Amino acid sequence: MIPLIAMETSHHTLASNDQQLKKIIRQIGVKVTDQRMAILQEILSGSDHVTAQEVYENVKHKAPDIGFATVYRFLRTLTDHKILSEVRIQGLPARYEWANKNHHDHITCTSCGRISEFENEQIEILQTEIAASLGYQLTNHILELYGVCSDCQKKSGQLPSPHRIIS
Amino acid sequence: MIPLIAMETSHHTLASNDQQLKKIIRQIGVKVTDQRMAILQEILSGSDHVTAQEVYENVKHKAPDIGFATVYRFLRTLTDHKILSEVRIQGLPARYEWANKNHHDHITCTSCGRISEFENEQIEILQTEIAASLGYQLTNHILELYGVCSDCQKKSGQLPSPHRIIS
DNA sequence: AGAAAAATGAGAATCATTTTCATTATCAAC
DNA sequence: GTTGATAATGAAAATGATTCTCATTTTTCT
Repeated sequence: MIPLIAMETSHHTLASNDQQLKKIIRQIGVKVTDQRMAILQEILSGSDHVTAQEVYENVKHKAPDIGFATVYRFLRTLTDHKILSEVRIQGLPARYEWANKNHHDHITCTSCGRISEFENEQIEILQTEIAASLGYQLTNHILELYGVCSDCQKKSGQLPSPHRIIS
Repeated sequence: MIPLIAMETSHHTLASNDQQLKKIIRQIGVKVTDQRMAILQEILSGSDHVTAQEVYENVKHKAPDIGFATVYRFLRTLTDHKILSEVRIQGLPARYEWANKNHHDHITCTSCGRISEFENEQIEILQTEIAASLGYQLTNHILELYGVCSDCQKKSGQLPSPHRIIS
């Protein structure tokens, strides 16, 4: 579980957790609905780097009547308000993660699809310098590395990769 | 015009240019067709970083009967054979460029859409080191910077941006 | 020229995402 | 607590990029 914003009480009951989520929703100036609560709850407790479809399917277990339009809509709202950030890898569906983590980038295993995160200040500095040298004021960047993770390196020579990132 | 592969003759006539293109097509083991010639010609002489739609529209002027399936198909074939490489920026349509250029990355102006290229060996080295430290063997990467170009910085304070990269 | 194999184009299919719009839920004011 | 203006929802249609299907046409080899 990812600490979303600093907890106000030292004991996190389910109720206080709900209050947290409501606070986020109100913060962005929209109404609190069961669907929005469910979506936030899912992203909070589920795994990181989920797609809209994954959120939709997971939430549907708890609230079968939710529509995917609602999920897409709210994920968009959350990214617009910097609560979440979108990670777009190649032409694949967008994945979402909490935006209030430290800045970091991703490395994806081209064999098993596993995603690891890393931070590197040196690279950040270089990027700003490069942008400046071309006359640009840097506002954002995407750095996605692709490689073969240690597990898959060991497995190499066995069956062909089950997943291909780049079709 | 981008030098595609080293010219064999010192004077590039239209005919020898055609021969060049044919050679590329045959190299990848497919038949030479008017459509494929037109597509290659267009990419060779047109601007860099084109989308499949742009290639399709431009080629259609010369060869009105071409279908977009053919364009997409051949662009895919060319990227599969490393003649072209695909640049995917956010969720936008893929753009294509010659793969035999030196490796480089892109910086996109979020205001006017202008794309500049750069190379930085330091960043390449850091990427490999980071990947290794996480147990990955690096095979590929995407580095896309976003910022405001010098022209648009000057223009700031005027009209709102005509283009938005991220809708 | 003739035949086998590959390539084409039109349109349908797909996939992720967004929009539309009629119905339903929320919340601030009574 | 009821009410009502307003926003949110879900179903389905729309969109945009890309891929696939398949009947017809080209290419290339002989």
